[in-house]
Amino acid sequence: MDVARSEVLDAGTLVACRSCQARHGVVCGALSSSQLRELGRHSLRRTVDAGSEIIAQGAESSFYSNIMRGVVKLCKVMPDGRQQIVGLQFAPDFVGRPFVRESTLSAEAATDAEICVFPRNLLDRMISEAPELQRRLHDQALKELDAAREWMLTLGRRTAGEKVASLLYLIATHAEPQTATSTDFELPLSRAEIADFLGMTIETVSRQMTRLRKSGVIRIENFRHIIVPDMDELERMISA
Amino acid sequence: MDVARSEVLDAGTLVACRSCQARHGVVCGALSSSQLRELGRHSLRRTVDAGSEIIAQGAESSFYSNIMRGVVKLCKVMPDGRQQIVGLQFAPDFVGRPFVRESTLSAEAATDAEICVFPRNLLDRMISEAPELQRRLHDQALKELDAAREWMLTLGRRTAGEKVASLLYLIATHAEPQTATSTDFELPLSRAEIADFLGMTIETVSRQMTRLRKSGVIRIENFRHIIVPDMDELERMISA
DNA sequence: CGGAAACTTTGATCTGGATCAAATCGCGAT
DNA sequence: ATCGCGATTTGATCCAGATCAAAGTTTCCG
Repeated sequence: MDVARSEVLDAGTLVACRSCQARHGVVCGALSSSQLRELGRHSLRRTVDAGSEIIAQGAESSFYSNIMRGVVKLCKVMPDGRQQIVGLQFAPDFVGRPFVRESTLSAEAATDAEICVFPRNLLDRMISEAPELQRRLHDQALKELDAAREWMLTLGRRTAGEKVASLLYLIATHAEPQTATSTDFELPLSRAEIADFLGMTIETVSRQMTRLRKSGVIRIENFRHIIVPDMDELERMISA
Repeated sequence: MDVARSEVLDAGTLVACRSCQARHGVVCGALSSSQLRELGRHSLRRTVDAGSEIIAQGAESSFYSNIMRGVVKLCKVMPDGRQQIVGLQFAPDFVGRPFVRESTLSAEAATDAEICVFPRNLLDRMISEAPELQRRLHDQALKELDAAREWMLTLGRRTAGEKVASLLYLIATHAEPQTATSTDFELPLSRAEIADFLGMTIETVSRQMTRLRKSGVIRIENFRHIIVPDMDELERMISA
């Protein structure tokens, strides 16, 4: 294949991809330039407001997405309304469930977000054609599995205080703007969402947050902005 | 390749594989006959007693296994001894963590079991050579991920009674000898293990089991043998 | 067969986190 | 500015499940 020529031909469609945060992410990083071009032609950038649903639980979904910006929460709800967040995904993660059309969970933007949406059929075909893509998706699935199991430990065996510290630690670790000295970040989740992640109530979440604040492990500005003067100290609150 | 000839050559090594419960499982079902022969040559059947460890948490593991018979539990323990079972695997599941040598959890035989052990290096090579194998392992990983998330909901949001019912339902559903009429099975887990799976204490597990027994949803014979006269009734106890 | 250890059940009490109930804060709209 | 509403914090009380403490059961070994 003539690389220079395809560069020229691609110029129109590739502009968006070239500067894309997910260009070297799980999906796009595994594609040949012609595959990338094809996917680019059929994909669509979409901004989603915080709180709006990307995939509904129980629905058939005909598309996958890449997260370009923002945080997406994966939720399960029971018929009586009890709900549990079962995963958080950050840019440039892939969102979707290969091999199964019906979603067993809902995906919802936790913050204002930007996603790149592309058709399920097309990616499914590419998965079967590109072993490297399969491998990367397999790898992401295994990482999500590790994370899910870590959260099973947190949900089953940690105290309320440890749970909150674990979540703050997780977010501090994944949040995008890693400043050098003291870690500080914008919480992508409301107190209610934190409660739904940790299997507790908003009141308990709030009490544990003020406990951490009063003990000097964190500072809180405007509810959502968290400052962690010493990450080791926060890590110690998890006790594992 | 001459099929007839390879059959003859294989006769010695393939005997074990030919009658194997996992012959069409995740791993072996995806292999060509020559790959199967090679894997067979380097694999080893091993019986493991209930309670003995297959992989230690934090250890480097140089092998994978297939479960031939029995139940394997995946555990995480915290430095202070609290522990959580994060997965149960049944024959003919694959056990191991592709792409990462160090195990973040331990795998232990819950019942007396039989496993087929083979070298990591060899399977890793086959994974990169056989897209179908990658696909099947990817698929198993996604199923385990679905299961882990279902358990996150159980751990975070269900009551003690619902948790026990959920576990009995899971085991009844996966246990091998599915009789036609009333479902009955041998519990692969002790009360202590059930407690470690559900994030509760043995006393609470015991009380919930007797509650289910007294309400007629289950019958218990000899602690470990469970009879479920009506699975729908059990399912209703889960309330989702 | 006896007896001890391990497992399970049952009972009594305690407590961490839930629930119920107000304040308080921040923010957008009038 | 100030009103009003949703989000958060704080306080008071309650309760599901933990903890503490004994009994049974079963198994298995001498």
